[in-house]
Amino acid sequence: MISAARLREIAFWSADLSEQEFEHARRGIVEKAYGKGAYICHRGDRFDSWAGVTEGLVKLSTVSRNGKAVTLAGLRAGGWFGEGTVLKNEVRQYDLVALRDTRMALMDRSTFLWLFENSVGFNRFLVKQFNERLGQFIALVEYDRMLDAPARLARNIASLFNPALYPGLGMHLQVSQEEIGLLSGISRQMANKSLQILESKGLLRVEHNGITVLELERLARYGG
DNA sequence: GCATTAACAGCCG
DNA sequence: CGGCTGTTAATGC
Repeated sequence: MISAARLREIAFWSADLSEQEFEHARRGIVEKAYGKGAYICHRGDRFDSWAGVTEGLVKLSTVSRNGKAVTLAGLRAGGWFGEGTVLKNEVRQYDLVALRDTRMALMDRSTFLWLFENSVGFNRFLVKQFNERLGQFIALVEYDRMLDAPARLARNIASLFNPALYPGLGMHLQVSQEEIGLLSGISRQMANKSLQILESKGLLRVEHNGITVLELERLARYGG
């Protein structure tokens, strides 16, 4: 169980809960730390929690039939995921990797289901979340073949700044070029070049161990 | 050829 | 000093 203040801090959706719902959520959540490079879960594992990243950076990836690693999504602090798997009571369809030292908030399945059954606010949040993710995965379809490295990088970064998934977090993100490369499925060197290209177009600003997005809309559409 | 890995100097915190 | 960045050279598909 975590404190009320902590829940407010790590879960933007908690603002939409009633007092009773909030209390229920609080009692069903624990926080856990993962070291850099650690697997939070493997594909095929049972991982019966709905999860939020409270600190760090997480990669959701899987391996295609021909053995190629594919990143499905990157998640930064503030992001929540796994609602589909928990609702369906399935094993995970992908690997979860901590790209740096990371902390996760884990909500147990029964608490999640209780909120799903009882909270209108929580369901509004879930629908919005499903909607945004659907958009992300539709973009993934064209992503693989049709886009070059800078465009893939641009879309990956844009998804980390999705205002529905990460409300109120601002336009700056502390992230290394290597981490962005890992999320985008390209090398650090390519990430470096791609970032410079995007910066030259005025879409973002490259900083030491970080980026600031200047034109989110254009970034999300870059190359498409 | 193009992207990836390797290697390294310079810079930043 | 340790980690990140920007570049070049070698290597691989």
